[in-house]
Amino acid sequence: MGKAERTRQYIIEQAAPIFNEKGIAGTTINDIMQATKMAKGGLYGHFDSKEDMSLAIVDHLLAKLANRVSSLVAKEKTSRLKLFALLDFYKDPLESYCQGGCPLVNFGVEADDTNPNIKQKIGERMLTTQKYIAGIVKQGIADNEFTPNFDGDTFGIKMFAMVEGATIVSRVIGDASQMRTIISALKAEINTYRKE
Amino acid sequence: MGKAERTRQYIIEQAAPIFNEKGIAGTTINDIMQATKMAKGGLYGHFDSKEDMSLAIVDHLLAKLANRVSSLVAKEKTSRLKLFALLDFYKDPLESYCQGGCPLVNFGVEADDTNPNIKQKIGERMLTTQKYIAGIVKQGIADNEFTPNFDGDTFGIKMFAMVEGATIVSRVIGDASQMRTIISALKAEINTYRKE
DNA sequence: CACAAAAAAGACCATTTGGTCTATTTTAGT
DNA sequence: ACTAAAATAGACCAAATGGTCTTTTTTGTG
Repeated sequence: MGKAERTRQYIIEQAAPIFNEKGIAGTTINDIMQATKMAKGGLYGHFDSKEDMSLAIVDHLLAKLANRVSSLVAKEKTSRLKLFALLDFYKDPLESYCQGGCPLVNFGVEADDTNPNIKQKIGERMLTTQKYIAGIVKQGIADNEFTPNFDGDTFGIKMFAMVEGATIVSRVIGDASQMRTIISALKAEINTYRKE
Repeated sequence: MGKAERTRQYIIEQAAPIFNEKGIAGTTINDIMQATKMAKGGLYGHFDSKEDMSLAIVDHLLAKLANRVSSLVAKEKTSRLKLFALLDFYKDPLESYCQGGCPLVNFGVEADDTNPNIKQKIGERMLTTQKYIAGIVKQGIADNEFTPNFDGDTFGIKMFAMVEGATIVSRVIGDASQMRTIISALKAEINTYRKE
């Protein structure tokens, strides 16, 4: 990794929490200059525009999210525990893996009326996340861990919506207790389909 | 209502969908000038600042939402049907009562890291909405319509999170079908607690 | 209808915005 | 260590931003 690539990565890492917190429209190049302690020329050597930069940051945050989740899930042996691990990952929305909360929510909400590019990216990731959950459920059924009436696709949609909804509520009211309620409810529902 | 008040209301009505779509940071005074066909001086005669204006617009949208919901719910006789009416209100997130989707989500997500004033407003409204749902459930139990094991508080939290989460997903992927799935699931859950 | 008060227009302003360009510094291969 | 190439700084720019102020227009009431 040459210097350029390294610096680019450094900028992305410093800028990501800012974009995630203040949004794309709410973030200025000046903010990024401060955060990176770099001058404008330095920044624009690595990105064509603010737009280009925000794109890179969305990609980075989505990749980071996917890595965290999949490594956490991979640690678990059973489908049930994989789902539990996934849920626990979201346990504290006020102290998530990136300042500002879930980027799927943040960029999804901002982009849906303003940035088709990012909107598409986020949309695709939402769908794959739901399918990922559904896949775990289906694997669980195949492994005789869950009863076959556990509808993975529906559960993926439900679980994702609940967790993202609870993320917003928890962050806005500044209290993670609702998220805990939601996670408990989802775990209870999962246990419902547990075999033997 | 004098001319001033009328004009102020007119501005709010024209500006609301723009703020709701583009966010506060993403909306410029110029946008509002275009939408209202008014000059800057005209606008600033009714609002001290853009901040002041956005505050008024949040209030307006929250009031509008509350009115719609409560009038819709009031039409129904039973608690079960009240809950169904509330759910149906959210049926199509792509064509909601205000362009840009649910303002609780939009302003909640934007404000949570940037605007304590609005954050607080939205947070309070989220809580009262959940309590509102819980109240309907409790009334249903009191009326012998639901079994007493229907936990209204938990359901209020769940239903709100699911609907808001599904709102985001549906808008980002540009398809209301997930919202329909969520609403069906919630209606099924409600029916679970139905008596006789 | 007159006319004072209220409302609106739009020129004006300082600041900030995203972005460019050249001069300078740093890097890395020989 | 030398040097060509790559990376960075920061002055500079035009456009856009939120906001003000005076002039003009509109309003509504005696």
